[in-house]
Amino acid sequence: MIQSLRGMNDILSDDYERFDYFIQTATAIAKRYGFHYVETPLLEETALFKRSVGESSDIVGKEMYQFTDKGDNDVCLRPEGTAGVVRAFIQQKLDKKGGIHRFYYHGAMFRYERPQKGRLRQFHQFGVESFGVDSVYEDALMIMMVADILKTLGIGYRLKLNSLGNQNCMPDYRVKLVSFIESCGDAICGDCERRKLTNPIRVLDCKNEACQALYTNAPKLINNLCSGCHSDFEKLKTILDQHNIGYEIDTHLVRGLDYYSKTAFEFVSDNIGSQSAIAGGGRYDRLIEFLDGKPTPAVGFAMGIERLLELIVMPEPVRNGYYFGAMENESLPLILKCAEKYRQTEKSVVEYEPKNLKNHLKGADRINARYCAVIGENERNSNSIWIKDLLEQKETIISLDTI
RNA sequence: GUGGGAUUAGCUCAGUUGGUUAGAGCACUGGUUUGUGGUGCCGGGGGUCACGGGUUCGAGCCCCGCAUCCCACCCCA
Repeated sequence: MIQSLRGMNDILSDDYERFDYFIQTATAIAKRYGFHYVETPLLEETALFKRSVGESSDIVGKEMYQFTDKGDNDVCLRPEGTAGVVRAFIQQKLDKKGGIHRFYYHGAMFRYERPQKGRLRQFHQFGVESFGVDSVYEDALMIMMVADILKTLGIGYRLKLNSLGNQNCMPDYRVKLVSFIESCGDAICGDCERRKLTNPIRVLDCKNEACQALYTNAPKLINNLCSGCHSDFEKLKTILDQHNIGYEIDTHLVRGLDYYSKTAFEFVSDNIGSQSAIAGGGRYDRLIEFLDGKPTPAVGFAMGIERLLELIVMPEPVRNGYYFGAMENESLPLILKCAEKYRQTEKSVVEYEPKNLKNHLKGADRINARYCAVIGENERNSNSIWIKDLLEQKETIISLDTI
């Protein structure tokens, strides 16, 4: 038997019901917030991700599906959505056009990782990107939109918030932090040695107890923000307070992608195991110029759909549509004619095997049909069809001439 | 990429120190003698015990390999 590749799943039946319900819900909300759909290719030039996500990240360093195509191009299956949307934004010259551009998207992403619950090699994200808005109100809008989607789906969460600073304060802090780490000498673990070079802020999050003891007095980025970053962060907290959105400040929160600055946030669930981040995002004001566009402020987020699926509280299923059945072979042509007519406006399913009434009712019930329509000998003789409303438990017999 | 656990019917799981034709519940399917479901009763189909080797008179059970899932690490949505 040929099976799907490791970490790549089929989505069908109940899972697809949930998947589709999520997309419909999130799409409706994104539209209400004034966002427009954008579809970008699954395959992009490798350089796009190296320059946006960043070579120091694990995503680019070891998790990309990278290969050379038949035209000798170095290409990658997209590991995340933002880079492609930004490329499209620049390629369509929207950066030069100016103004505000708000997009949402959803689709498959690919990362070559060791799979576990909530972590797949092909997974799906729903995300939004906003271009051209410098105001921290837009950062708040992103967070409110995620909260809105999660609330609508009945999903509980905790919101973690941090500020990563910008080019004015981050580099200074980084120097400060690295010199602090160096002051710890050889006492730090091997992972931290590596992090010191690639992403120093991550050392603060080390699971090693000995490291944690050393870092209690480490400088915190949140205390080293420049005045602009500081006041924006304070303003963001005030806006969230005013809208009754709870949050916790997590000074260790770092986004895994290099392009983020200032606002960083992550929504986590405590009910789905260790892969607990269900949505993450933040501001990335420098990314457009990194990709040769005209400098444009931007902010966005992405949600991991598979991680949300089991948390979604689905609405009660409602009976709908018609089930058609014949009680003997002679009635089958009549039932097929009826179904053809009803199908123009109603969901209609036909059972081809003649059965007694009891089994047809069972069949209609099983597919959750609202109406069970049957033709037997009696109906055939009187040119009519028997229809039972399975919800109201009312029966009617109507003439075939009237349908 | 590193370490650990699991894998028996469509699903959730039993299966004794290695011993005849591998079981249950749910699901599916049929019947229930005059045409009424979701909730009665009776029956039926369905398993290369993940896969490949090995040990043994004999393997679902022991050993090795491999695949997938799960857990921790790394990292992330």
